[in-house]
Amino acid sequence: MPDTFYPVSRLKNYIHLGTKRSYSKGQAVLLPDEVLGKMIFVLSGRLNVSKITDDGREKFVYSAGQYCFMDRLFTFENDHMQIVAAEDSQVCLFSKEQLLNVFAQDLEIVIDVLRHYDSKAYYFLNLSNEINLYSPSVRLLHLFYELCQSQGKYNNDVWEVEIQLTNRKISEITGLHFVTVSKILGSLKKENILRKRKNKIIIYDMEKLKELFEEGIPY
DNA sequence: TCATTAAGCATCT
DNA sequence: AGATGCTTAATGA
Repeated sequence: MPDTFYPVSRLKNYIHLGTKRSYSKGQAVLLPDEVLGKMIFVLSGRLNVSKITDDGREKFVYSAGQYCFMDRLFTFENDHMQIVAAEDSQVCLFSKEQLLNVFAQDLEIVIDVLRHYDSKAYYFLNLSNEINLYSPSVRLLHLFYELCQSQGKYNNDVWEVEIQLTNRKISEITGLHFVTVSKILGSLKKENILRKRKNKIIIYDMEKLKELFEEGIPY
């Protein structure tokens, strides 16, 4: 899941060394091409990181929950990244100097920061692999499969994954259109393979789900 | 295969 | 009542 990645909770002990800011839902934390020169650390709430494409469309990249950080210390040319508060959120900004100060007090944080970067890099490496290997609709099935593997619970003959996931979110992650996501979910429901509820995903037929990886899915 | 658009329904706040 | 989310259908690339 492109969500928070490895949370650097240790950093919360040093927020007095940074600058606290609050954002209300919908407010922009970082405008496209804005030069901030600071690291953004999420204390509470949730921020959405997205990229603005050349033709002006917004492409979701990942969402940042508690203790996630977004590095805006360095700027890349035309990276067109945008960060918007998905909920009322509190963040803490650290400049390079402030960050060095934190590191000087607690070297373990450097390791946590590395781990955070590692999990981010690992996710996007896998994502590019997925995109090369599978079609969008198969990626959708894969997402459900992976979710089940990583956090599914087996009871009463079915697998249950407790997660709040809207169709729109799924479409952002997989790159499918949200209408297409809806249609695939509809056909999966009809085939009694999988069903998505508000707070959880129930998988009735794991074998069939796996089978569909190879064949693709008609909908 | 998948995206786009539009329209209608359901549910939540 | 308005916002948000889901579904279906038509059409086009």
